[in-house]
Amino acid sequence: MGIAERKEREKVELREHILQGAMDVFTEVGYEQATIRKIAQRIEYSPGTIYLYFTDKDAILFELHKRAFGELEGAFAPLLTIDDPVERIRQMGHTYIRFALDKPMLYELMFILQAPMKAEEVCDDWEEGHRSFLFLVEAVKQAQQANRFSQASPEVIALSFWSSVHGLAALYLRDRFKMFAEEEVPQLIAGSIDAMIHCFSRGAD
Amino acid sequence: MGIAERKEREKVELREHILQGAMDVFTEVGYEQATIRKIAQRIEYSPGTIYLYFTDKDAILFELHKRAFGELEGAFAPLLTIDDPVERIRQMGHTYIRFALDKPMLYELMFILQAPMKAEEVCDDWEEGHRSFLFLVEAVKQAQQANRFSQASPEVIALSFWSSVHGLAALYLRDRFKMFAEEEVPQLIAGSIDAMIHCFSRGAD
Amino acid sequence: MGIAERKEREKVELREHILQGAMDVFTEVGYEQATIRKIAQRIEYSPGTIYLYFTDKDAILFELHKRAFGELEGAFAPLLTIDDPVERIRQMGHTYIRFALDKPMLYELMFILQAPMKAEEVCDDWEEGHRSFLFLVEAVKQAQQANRFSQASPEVIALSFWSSVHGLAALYLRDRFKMFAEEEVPQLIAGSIDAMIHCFSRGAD
Amino acid sequence: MGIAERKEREKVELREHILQGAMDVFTEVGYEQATIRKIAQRIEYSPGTIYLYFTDKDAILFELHKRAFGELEGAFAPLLTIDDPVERIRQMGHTYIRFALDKPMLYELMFILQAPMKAEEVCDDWEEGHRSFLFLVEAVKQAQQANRFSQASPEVIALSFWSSVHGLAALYLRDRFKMFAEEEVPQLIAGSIDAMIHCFSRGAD
DNA sequence: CATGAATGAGAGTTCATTCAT
DNA sequence: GATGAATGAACTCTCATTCAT
Repeated sequence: MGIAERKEREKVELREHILQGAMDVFTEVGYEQATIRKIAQRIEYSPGTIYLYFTDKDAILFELHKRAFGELEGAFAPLLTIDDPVERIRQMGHTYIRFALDKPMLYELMFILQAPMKAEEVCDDWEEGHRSFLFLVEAVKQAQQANRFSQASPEVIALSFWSSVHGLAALYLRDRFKMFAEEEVPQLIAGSIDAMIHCFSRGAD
Repeated sequence: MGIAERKEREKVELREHILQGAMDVFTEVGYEQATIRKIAQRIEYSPGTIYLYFTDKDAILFELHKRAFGELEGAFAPLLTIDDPVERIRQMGHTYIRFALDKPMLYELMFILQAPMKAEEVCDDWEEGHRSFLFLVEAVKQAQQANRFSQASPEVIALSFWSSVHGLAALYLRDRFKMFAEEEVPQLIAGSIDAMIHCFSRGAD
Repeated sequence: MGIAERKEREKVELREHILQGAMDVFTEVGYEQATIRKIAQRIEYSPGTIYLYFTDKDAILFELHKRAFGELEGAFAPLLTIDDPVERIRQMGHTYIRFALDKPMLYELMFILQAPMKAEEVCDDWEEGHRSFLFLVEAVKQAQQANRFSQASPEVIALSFWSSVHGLAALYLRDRFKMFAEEEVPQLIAGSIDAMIHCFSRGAD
Repeated sequence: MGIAERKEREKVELREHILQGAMDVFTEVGYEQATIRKIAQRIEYSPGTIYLYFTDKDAILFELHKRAFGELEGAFAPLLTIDDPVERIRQMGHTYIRFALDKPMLYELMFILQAPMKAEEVCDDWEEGHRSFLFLVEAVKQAQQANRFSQASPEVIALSFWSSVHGLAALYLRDRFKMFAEEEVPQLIAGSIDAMIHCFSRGAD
């Protein structure tokens, strides 16, 4: 059934196209100002068409949110080859920040915006977030086992580290770094991550 | 000029009244649902009147944002009596988080929402934020002088600490702590702050 | 306060204007097809303006529904001067039908459409309808007291009479009299009402 | 031509299938909410297919309307065995009402909704309605011949009776019996029908 | 100074219908 | 014959903002 296959493919492609368009619009005008109509206009389809692929605006949002985690995980994958567990965590921090700054709208969707957390799929358990967090906890445990890291609760350490890098990203994305010269910011952020690692990695306690 | 003075005073008072009403509405229904009309209704003036005192909705937002810093500074004031500089920083962290959780709307205005940062007054320099940050830097320097704290750049340490507590607050306020049991969250947050302090305060390096 | 009075008057007038426009649109395109936009267009105001005077579409509907009863009661008023109670009931029937045929949209609003019965004011008690019904019951009782009418339950008789004239009106308005030649219909309707009266008025039983 | 026959048969069957689905949807969600898509979904065909069998939504409506008369006539059939012509008419009234209350959607289609009367087939002559009416007229004539009924024009008597029972059904279905306690309504309706019969059947005049 | 009626633009969403395949 | 993706027009309703008074 060549025809059926092609149709199926086209359907998938249009879905992708919509998501891409939505992402573009989100990026350009922000979530608040992103409307179904703007998305439709951008991909040159009618607003109604979008509703053939997504039940509502939030469904698009949630799909993008889910994919964003895929991308982040993809960015984390190469770090698994780093042997030194402390260095691995350090690189996770830098990778995380780079992701946030390179793909700000994705990052907003994942960790800042309220809307995606209202999706039903996420109401009880936020699978994507949970998975990412456990990934970090695991890395911390390994560093602890290697006796290279603070022996405090690995969850607390992971939370400290995550909240710290998220804080850097969130403050930056929401324009709260005006007290720094713009050119210094990247170094300050990087320095801050390294300071954190340094802090947690000083021998056993 | 008694009359002119009285008029001036009345003008200031109405301005205050609008801000108070806006804050109330804002707190009750959240930023998305806060409309000029609701604010006007609450203070029993017409929508048009509000535009005599503020150029637009964002101007109100910005003003509230500024006030919010006053409140936070007020909450910080008692901490000045704490002699131990490390303990002082630790208490700053806890006070900051408590403020964020007790007055989430104010906190959003100060550190999360985009809108207030679009005000002209803030474009080049974000005075309020800067002042608060310097306050933290100062505390760090004192801890360093007392040889109780990491000797890394005080700006970097302050940034690490701030981003960390902001990260905790922001993740919590935007519902990203679904991976934790709700009753554990406060302890986790507190634990995370203390871990951070512990991390930076361990002797010279 | 001449100005305030004029403004008040203008407000009332626009409200009336909207209701008139709504009635026109209802009459022309029927309730289903009557939209806020069409009403707004007809009176040359913006759709939003209508919402300053009515909370929603149903509120307009309900207001018209209420007024329609006022009109019907006005049409009934002169009948009070008829001494003969049976003749009075007969005239009520004819007046009722005439009202239905002369002002079909009002009649639809009062007795056929579903929407107006969803208004909160009407959910428990449908005051207008109840009042009209009691008016008829009263007339029946007088005819019975004069020993001119069937001695069955006055409520049942009133219901029979009302349902009968409503049936005539409703079948006609919804185009169910195609089995009759159009020119005969008025006579048939009138004949039917008179037959009903004749039927109930034949002495005691 | 076995093939042609089979195709013809299949065509008829699908048509039936659509009508059945439409009736189901119609009954479940009501006229307002019944959409072509819902009908298509229910029978697991595409919306486009429906347009191969019916020119538009109203055509489906009209067809169902026609079928509904078949059902009503089926309900009337057993009454033919009743010998007493007056009792027969009385039972027709009760059967009619029962039909209206048991199958409100069918009843709406037959006697209340505007849409089905717009079909071309019905523009000049409404065959189904006409037939039913004549059936009633015939019954009246028999009652008159037996000297058991008012000798007024049988058409007028039939119209009175029909309009009366329709009025009861229509007022009830459109929620206009709020002035009665809900539990009394069935008795009131039944009483009203009997009163009507009583009224017309009292000897010659 | 203050009003508040009015607007225009736009929001998300739905639907009967069409038409290339 | 059947599909079903796509459309275009429409829906109700909301809001920040303006401006004649």
